[in-house]
Amino acid sequence: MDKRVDKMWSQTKIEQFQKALLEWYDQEGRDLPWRQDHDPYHVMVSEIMLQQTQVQTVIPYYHNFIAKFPTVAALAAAPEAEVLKAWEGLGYYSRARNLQTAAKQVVQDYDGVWPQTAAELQKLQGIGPYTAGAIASIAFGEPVPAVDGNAFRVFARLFKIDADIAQPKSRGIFADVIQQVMPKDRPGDFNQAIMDLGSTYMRAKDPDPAHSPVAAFDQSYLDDVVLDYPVKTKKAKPVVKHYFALGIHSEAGWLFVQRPSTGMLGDLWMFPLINQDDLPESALEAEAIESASAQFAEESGLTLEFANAGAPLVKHTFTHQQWQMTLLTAETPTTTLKYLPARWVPVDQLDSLTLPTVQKKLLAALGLEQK
DNA sequence: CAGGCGTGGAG
DNA sequence: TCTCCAAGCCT
Repeated sequence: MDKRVDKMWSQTKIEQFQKALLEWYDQEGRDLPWRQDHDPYHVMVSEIMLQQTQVQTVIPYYHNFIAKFPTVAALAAAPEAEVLKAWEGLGYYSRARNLQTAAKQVVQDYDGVWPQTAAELQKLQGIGPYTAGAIASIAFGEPVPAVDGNAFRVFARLFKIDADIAQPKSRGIFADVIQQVMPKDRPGDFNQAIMDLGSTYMRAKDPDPAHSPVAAFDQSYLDDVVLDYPVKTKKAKPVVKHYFALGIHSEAGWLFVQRPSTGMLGDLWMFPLINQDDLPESALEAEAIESASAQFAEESGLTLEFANAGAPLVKHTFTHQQWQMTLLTAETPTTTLKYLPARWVPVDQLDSLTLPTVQKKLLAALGLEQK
């Protein structure tokens, strides 16, 4: 029985809440790079970067990205490889490709004139209900909620809403409440104030509700049950996968292959990987690996060795998977590429490719980290 | 709808 | 070392 909110505030209380929140925001709101103006392009880039990513991580990426792609037209016209390079290390790489697709949509489908409502903005690739609400309210003043993790947490506590925020159907409950309490004349500031509140006094860990500017409106605080909210079911643990990672070297450099556009680390470059869990039980020795590696270079018969005279296990944990990789190396006399997309890359040009963090760990295990 | 999709920081 | 994240979206 996920009940709706049983005690909505009076109009008077709503106005008092708005006043307390916005006066605090005007005084104490964070001065962030993307708050210099309300340019929809700036708002879009920052909001996409901020998805599942902390503010302090985003700031340097944002500066670099805007410097490199100053306008929506510049982003639309850029080579995809440059966009991915600007995203390197930020994670969730489909965001970068979707962001460029959205830029192309604005330029081509809308002739460079931004759609100005959340409903229209949500048609852009990579822009869902939250981001559409954020852009529409901040850049265009549309009175629509922007329901992100902060808004879920803040309003779950304010109203003691016990709907599970991990379930998509809960979004509407929160959106309805927010719609009722947001001021129609400052929707963008209101949504941003909620985010600031959710990252300070009403943060997930170690909150300080007593000193919140809206403490008097916080029912979870008044009832001393703050940490019971929001209600959120837990995610599954990462599945462990075992790989052989092949460091194949020639006079032309190291062999890299580009990952498929769909799925994990799409379009990024890595050493060839062989899924150890797929190999027959009897084939865990170098012979099996060698035969599998032949698909990546013209010449088979490579002699693979455990890197660094051992069996280094490189570990990397993603949201849903943990990779445990045994790093093997081989020297080959040929520089022919049998299957594309693949490239030989000299050590001094490693930074010309977009490499995921897991690949950087493999390079580090070979003593080849850059910078 | 449930599951896939990265990373670095904090406790 | 381990857990849980932090301004979600796509299929």
